[in-house]
Amino acid sequence: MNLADVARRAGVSTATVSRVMNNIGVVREETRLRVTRAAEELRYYPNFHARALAGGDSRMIGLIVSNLENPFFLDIFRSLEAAAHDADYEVLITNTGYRSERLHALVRLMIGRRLSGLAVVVSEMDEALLDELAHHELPIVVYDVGSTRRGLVHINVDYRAGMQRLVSHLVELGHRRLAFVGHHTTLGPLQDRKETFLEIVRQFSPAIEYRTATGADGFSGGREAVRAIFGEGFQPTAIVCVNDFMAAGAMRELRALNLRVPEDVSLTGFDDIELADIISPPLTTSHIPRDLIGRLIFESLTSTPQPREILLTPTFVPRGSTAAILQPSCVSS
Amino acid sequence: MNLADVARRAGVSTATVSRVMNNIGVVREETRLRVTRAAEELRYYPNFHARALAGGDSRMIGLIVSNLENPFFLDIFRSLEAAAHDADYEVLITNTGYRSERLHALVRLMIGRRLSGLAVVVSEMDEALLDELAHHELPIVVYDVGSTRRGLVHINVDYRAGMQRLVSHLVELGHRRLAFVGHHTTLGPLQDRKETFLEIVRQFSPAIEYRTATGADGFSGGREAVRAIFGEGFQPTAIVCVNDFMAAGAMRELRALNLRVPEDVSLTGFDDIELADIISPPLTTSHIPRDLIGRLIFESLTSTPQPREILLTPTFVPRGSTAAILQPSCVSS
DNA sequence: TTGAAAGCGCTACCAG
DNA sequence: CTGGTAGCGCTTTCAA
Repeated sequence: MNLADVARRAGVSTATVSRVMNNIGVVREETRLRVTRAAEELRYYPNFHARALAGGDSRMIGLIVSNLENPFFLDIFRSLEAAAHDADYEVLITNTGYRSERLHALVRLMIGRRLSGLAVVVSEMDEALLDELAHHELPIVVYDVGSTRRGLVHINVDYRAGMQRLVSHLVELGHRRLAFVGHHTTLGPLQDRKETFLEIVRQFSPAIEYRTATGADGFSGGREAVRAIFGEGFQPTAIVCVNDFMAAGAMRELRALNLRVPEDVSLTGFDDIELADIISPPLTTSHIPRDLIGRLIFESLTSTPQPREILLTPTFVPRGSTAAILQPSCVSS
Repeated sequence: MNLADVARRAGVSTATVSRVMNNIGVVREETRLRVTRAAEELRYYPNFHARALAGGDSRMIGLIVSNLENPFFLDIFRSLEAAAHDADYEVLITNTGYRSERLHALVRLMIGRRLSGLAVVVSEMDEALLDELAHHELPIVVYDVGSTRRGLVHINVDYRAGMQRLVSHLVELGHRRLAFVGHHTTLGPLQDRKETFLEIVRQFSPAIEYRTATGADGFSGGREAVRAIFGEGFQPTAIVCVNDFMAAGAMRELRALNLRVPEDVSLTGFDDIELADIISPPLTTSHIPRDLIGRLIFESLTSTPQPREILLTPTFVPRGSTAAILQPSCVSS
């Protein structure tokens, strides 16, 4: 069931069928009708591979993310997809699960597909792969990746600023025993959040005590990290989480430990995903503009020339999960 | 940068390069080495489209879902992907957003890709499309779709049973004023949940009062539906939600209305997504085995012959969001 | 063990 | 306005 079959049935050439199928060039109305009818009768579906092979442009944009379950990535996908559809592109989304070998395989697969553009929004990028990407003619944009490369568009977020705001918020509320809940992933700018936390907190040392713990990106990772912190006897009055997704798990575990948020422990996240405002209490966090990111990705991929590097600033979003520390004097009195 | 380039550089024919790239046939070790080296030096990436065109099988499975944001669908994807990867398949996931025209476009796109199999896990399927799907040689499995078709594998869940369990649970707890929060989507078996709710509740009529409301699948849809119910002056003591995702939003709105769960209002969901046990209080729900579904999809798509229709039964999962009704006498005394 | 060449289904260009 | 046809890059016989 191919172009030739349709052509034969309609009594025209394959060239004409191609014109009709693509709404390209001029075709007499009657001929067009005959062709469309033949195509329908034969239940003809154009072969995408042949089309891409012959034509060149696949009008597809690839998106590689670390963790589809984390709504943060999904939000970027949605925004990118919306922009893409408006311009008659499709977007192909894939997921590495933070596994480096998957990332390599997916990059290979994506490039093999001859896409119109590729967006890599992952935390596990390594320098070698970055070099390799930079060597391609295919337009590529990377999010949240350390060192810049010519030929690549970089979109980054100023995590330091966001983190700083969050931690000073807690310090101002009187918190002196803090904990940080991070990713297992130790690569790339995700570490920025942790390192910024450590930097600030150490400035106040030894007035401020702190601990860190890690878990997989997800609810259960957040829970485990919190369990680890309290399991070792440390009793923070505030916990800073690397993102909202893990913070939701952390909050759940605090409840399991019979600790109230924010009365006993304050909690912060990062990203400002929709869930942050659904859980109870709603999460104090730092907003990253995913909508904007998705749109910027699309623009960078399709229009040229583009800026080499884009830096976005997160916004502080105070909600109910943080509160001033209850002075021991108040409690014991 | 293609096969011919590599062949030239390695001083062999394209046929040999092809053999090396696919680990197929016999090639002298020395030749193989020369070819792989040439491919690396040239940063050669095989063109997927050409390969699919020439070879036939793309070793790709397509998955079309209604709403990627709903973790229910994502869980199926993960499970399907795991099974697929084990057998060296990739899975292509796409999202309709409950829009029927997107579904049609995506089916077209998927079939045009000459996939090895297609899974359609949507609620907005219509009979015409179902007929069309049934006419393809491509293996297809559909989830949660009403009338069966020969040539298609159907995977269904006994929603009636799940719903019945949930509602009788509430009735046994003494609830007599119930509300149902459903989808905008009125198509297909999602209605099963609502209709089953209505059936049961009407059996008790007029002892039991009820109302229904709808919203989009998501947190905000759940919130709006709850707002609508109370906005009209109806004061249910229990709310049954079509799924957990919306139930999480519903719970959030109840809190905004200063109603406690479960003390003032009991709440149930459906699906048993991970989030159901993260929100506070954790959600009483009905478990649908997504892991099993993903695996069944893969098996149905790749092995043959398969059963025509598979029916799964959900499991009742009682948690903290439901409780016995507080008798007015108790409250006022 | 390797090479030559015939497609796979479609687009795009050049004629008519 | 329509047809003929040369590729696109790869796999796969069939010979050598």
